[in-house]
Amino acid sequence: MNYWLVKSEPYVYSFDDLLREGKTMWDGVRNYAARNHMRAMKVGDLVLYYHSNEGLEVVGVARVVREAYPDPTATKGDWSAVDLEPVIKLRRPVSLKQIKQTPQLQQMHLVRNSRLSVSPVTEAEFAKILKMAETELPPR
DNA sequence: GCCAACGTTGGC
DNA sequence: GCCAACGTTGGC
Repeated sequence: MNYWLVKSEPYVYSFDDLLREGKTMWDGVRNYAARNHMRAMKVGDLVLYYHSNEGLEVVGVARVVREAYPDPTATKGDWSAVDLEPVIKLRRPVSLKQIKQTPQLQQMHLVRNSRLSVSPVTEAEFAKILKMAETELPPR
């Protein structure tokens, strides 16, 4: 099982939108590094959902329900999409500020100023963020 | 293949 | 609104 983080601008597609719809196609990624991370996702992998531009916080956890397939929104180029469904909304969202103040999270792409929209997260980082969010994963 | 110019992302 | 970081483009 692997862990990831995806960024979304909440006014474009928020975690609440995902909760409302129950499932979404994660498409439109046009960055090779991010695409390659998406291609490494497996069904069941857990994904931290981060609101960029506004909010600037991790707000929820999602799960990969369909592995990489050709992005139907790509008119040219070799791009991929995955499907995600919501797992749980964090009881206390974890802000970028908090993350930056947490020694164990300094290695995250988010902190290291990468603008990657899809990035890997370690199990320890994932667990730490859930703990900071005072949130436990629901039993499957 | 190098690298300057340009565009985009995203925090501040 | 600014601008740093990063990716892409295109001339050479």
